[in-house]
Amino acid sequence: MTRGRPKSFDEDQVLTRAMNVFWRQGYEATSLDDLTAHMGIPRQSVYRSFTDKHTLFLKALESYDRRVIAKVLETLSGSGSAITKLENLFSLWRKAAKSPDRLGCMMVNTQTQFLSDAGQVEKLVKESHRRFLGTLEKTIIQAQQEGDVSSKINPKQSARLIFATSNGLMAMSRARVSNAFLDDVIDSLFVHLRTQS
Amino acid sequence: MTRGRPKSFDEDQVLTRAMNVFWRQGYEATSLDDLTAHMGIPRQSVYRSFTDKHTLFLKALESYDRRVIAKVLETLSGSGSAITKLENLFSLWRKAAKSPDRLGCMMVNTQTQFLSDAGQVEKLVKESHRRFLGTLEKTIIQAQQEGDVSSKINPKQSARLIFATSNGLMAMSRARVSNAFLDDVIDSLFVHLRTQS
DNA sequence: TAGTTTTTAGAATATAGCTTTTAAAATTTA
DNA sequence: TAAATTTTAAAAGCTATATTCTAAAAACTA
Repeated sequence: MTRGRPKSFDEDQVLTRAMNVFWRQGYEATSLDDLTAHMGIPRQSVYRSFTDKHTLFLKALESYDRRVIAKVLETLSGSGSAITKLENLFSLWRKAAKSPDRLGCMMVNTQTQFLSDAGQVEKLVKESHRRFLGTLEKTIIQAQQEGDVSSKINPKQSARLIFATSNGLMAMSRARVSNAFLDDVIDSLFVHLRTQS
Repeated sequence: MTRGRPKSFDEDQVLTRAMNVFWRQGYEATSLDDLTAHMGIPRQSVYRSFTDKHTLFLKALESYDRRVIAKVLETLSGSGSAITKLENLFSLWRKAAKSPDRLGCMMVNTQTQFLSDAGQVEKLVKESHRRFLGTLEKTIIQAQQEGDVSSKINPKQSARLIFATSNGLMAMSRARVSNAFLDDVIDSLFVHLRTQS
């Protein structure tokens, strides 16, 4: 069976580039010219590989979940004390929020954007929430078992607070508030976990 | 001096309507047809009264700050104990987040949107932050003086945590998470203020 | 090398969007 | 009523955008 000329680009690599443009500008504000320019491939290749703009966005968001968020969640996996892993997660958020680009979080940005066909996007967002909250809750329970977090804390509720606050942190980062602000918020999350309620 | 035909609509009223469309859909996803339809005035009147789409958005955001956010901040003014006023604020956030529309907060939505000419918008957003955080901090200090909040809490830091978390709450509301989730987050803010750290 | 398939490049299409123009209608003041 | 001015309504202009088409170039398999 003949195969013909192979494509000259790595599909995952150009998808990552598309992800970065959408992350920065959002869906509507990103044109196909923006995309082809940053992806470095001809217009026709975009359509052949990713069907259309909407599908490309969906795949880019998937890629964000699979790459960026998964990497964040890795801080909570593996061995080590749970409280240390949580502190690593907070440090990572701190660094991300204070990075010069101030892109925030693509998932948070997407949540606050209007998408006329929101069905698949909403499903993906909720799935990402579910995974993050579940992992967070499990780690808090582990930290309680290890005696580093008060057993009086409700793990699910605490996970929800921490997650919602991280969402706000990313929204504030995008608004280019001071680093001191972002530090204070993260510091408060540390205190929350360390405090007996 | 002759005056000519007067305009047949109330400028503040149609601006409020424009605000609601932008609030729901964001800047880019809102067309001038959307705007004229919801404002109920002809296209030409939009341009005569509000210059262009970008200026209209800016005035709509101003209107949001002046009407919606100011109303929220009113809960922290007037007489009454500070802790009660804070609880009223939280209740208001709880209700807003759980309202069926799930519009979130227009200011938060705007923060996470890309606006090529972001200068004036960013200025307005930051001014709104400044006012909210200042009021929040003053109220926390008052609550400390009244013995309802531990003096060990840093008022500025606490205001920042509460504000960032409310931003996250609105982002999550927009993502249509469960009411239980939103309740848990607000409950945690109550606990935060009531807890000795 | 020949044949085949795919990629590429650029033009073409069609639509949607923001803004401006034009002329008629409305309503004020004198 | 007459003059002046503003509003309205519809059309036109122009740009930007998403998508498709066409033909040539590239690179694979046999």
